Amino acid sequence: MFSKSCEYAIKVMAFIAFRQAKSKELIGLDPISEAIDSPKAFTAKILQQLTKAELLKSVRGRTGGFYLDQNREIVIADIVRAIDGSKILDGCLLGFGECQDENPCVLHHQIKKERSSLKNRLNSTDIYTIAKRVSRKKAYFKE
Amino acid sequence: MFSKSCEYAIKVMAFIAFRQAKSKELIGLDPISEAIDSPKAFTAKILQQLTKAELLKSVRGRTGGFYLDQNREIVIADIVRAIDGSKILDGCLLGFGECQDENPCVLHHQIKKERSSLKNRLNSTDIYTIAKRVSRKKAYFKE
DNA sequence: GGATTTAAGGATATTTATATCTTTTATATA
DNA sequence: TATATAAAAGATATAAATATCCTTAAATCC
Ligand code: FES
Ligand code: FES
Repeated sequence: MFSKSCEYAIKVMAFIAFRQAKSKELIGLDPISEAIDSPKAFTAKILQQLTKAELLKSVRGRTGGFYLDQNREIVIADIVRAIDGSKILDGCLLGFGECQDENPCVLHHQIKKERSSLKNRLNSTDIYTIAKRVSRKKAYFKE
Repeated sequence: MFSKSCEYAIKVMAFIAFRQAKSKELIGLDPISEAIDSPKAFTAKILQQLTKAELLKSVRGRTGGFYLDQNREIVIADIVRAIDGSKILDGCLLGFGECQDENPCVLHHQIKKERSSLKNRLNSTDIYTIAKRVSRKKAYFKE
């Protein structure tokens, strides 16, 4: 469903939210990719994308690293849109440009409701909620 | 969500079901790829896969073509499994091998219900139901 | 100021998905 | 039996996603 990049991105954001709940220190690439079990160089690129999309802040140099702007609420859908684009949430499942009720594809009517509730869920789940579940050992970053 | 191959496959199956409701004649590659607006050579490969997976029957030679075994009910999930594999329906969204309640990923709890109802829907929608919608001009194969 | 650390940026490599082309095999019909 | 037709099978080609590597820029520490 999501691209590999997007999978990593969701884990990255959830992990940083989780870590910042405990300590305000910046977090570097190494501990991040270690924690979510992702290839380091590739994860660096994703961190870059997230920073460019302003979902994440970064500081260069010796004591540098990544952190979240605590004031801002970030939901899963924000991350998905930043990495995979909006097509995955709003586009037609069978490749028609946009998913809409006029000129619907053969799957449209069948999965419309289910898709919409999935989308709503991604739009309403923020990363701090997820971070709390991790703290309570109800969710994990790697197998 | 689905691969391009899978998108075409769903359309192929729905189209053949639709055509067979009107006439029992075999249908060839050309009218199929024309109807669903897909690249011909690539569509041939998908038809091959569907035939190997026994979702579709084929006849070679002069009056050859493709047809469906009318006795058998085929649901969208069958097609998805044949082309994209079961990972897309049963695997973890964030790349854990399997989606299950022990050792859940950070998205698991959030989207479990929504995903499950989507899966149920794909498991219960058969291609003849879709074909009927097409007949009533409530769904289309191409934009 | 020079050395060290860390993210950003750019270039490249590898793998997978998408797509096409050519040859072979099966079937019907003239 | 020869010919035409259509799917199967195999070989390539192209594009996109995934992944790594190397250099540059910013910040800290000595
Ligand atoms: S038009 Fe295809 S999913 Fe809505
Ligand atoms: S374990 Fe990841 S979606 Fe269920």
